[in-house]
Amino acid sequence: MSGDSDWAPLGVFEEQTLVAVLRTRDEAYGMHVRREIERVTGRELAIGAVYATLDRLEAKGLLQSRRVASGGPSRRLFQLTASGAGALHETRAMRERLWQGVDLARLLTMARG
Amino acid sequence: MSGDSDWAPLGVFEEQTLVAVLRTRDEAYGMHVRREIERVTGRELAIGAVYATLDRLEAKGLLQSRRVASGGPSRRLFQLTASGAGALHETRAMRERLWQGVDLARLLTMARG
DNA sequence: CTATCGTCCTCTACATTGTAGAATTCCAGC
DNA sequence: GCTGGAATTCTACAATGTAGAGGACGATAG
Repeated sequence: MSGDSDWAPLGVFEEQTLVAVLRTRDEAYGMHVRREIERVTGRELAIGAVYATLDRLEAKGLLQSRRVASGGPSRRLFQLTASGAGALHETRAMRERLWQGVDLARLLTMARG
Repeated sequence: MSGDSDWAPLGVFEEQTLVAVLRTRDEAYGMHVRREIERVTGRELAIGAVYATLDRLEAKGLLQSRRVASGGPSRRLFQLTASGAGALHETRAMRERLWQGVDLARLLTMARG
């Protein structure tokens, strides 16, 4: 069965969170990740939602965190692990298969009723 | 805030289901939708999972169903509503924003550890 | 030195989605 | 009328999504 690992597919919010971490790089701590997700999705977000997800992702080994001081309460900086990057990549690949061959123009037309 | 509607984002499985319906068109009844999702995602799927989702999507008005006979128990054929097509389209648009500017080559590199 | 302010994180609780599988209904043909 | 395959319905539970109150930390004004 080749390199076919047994993914639990990432949830939508998990994917958004992982990408936000990837994007913000050295600034990937809770509050900042939240702002980034809000920016991209255009909707407000409770801070608890972000940390809950960040924690779950870390528990699964897709993220890793360390504490750094910064004049104020210490920040918890996150970064992707190799597994995290792999999961993101797989998620993209699967979605590409999902949409392959779908007629987007038709979709648009249908959306107009 | 322009035409910014307040739709709840589609879940991963909801999206897969909607696309499977879109794809299978006139053959979009439960068992067949299931096969289509299995084909695309490469993993097996309990039939109950499919119907539960199909029902929820119909309840939200993203799908619509009608019964048709077919030599055996009648089939429940699904099709996208305009809202359903719109939700799919929005989902794609948001994901595009999400990933815009992300360096995929770097992601791949990270995935290799 | 202590009150208070802004920043950031922790915790708890609950709603929505995701997932499974047993039970049931329906025709067809024997 | 029984049996078998195809299809759906029902019930239950796990995982993810979401919210917000509360607590810890350091800076600094008084």
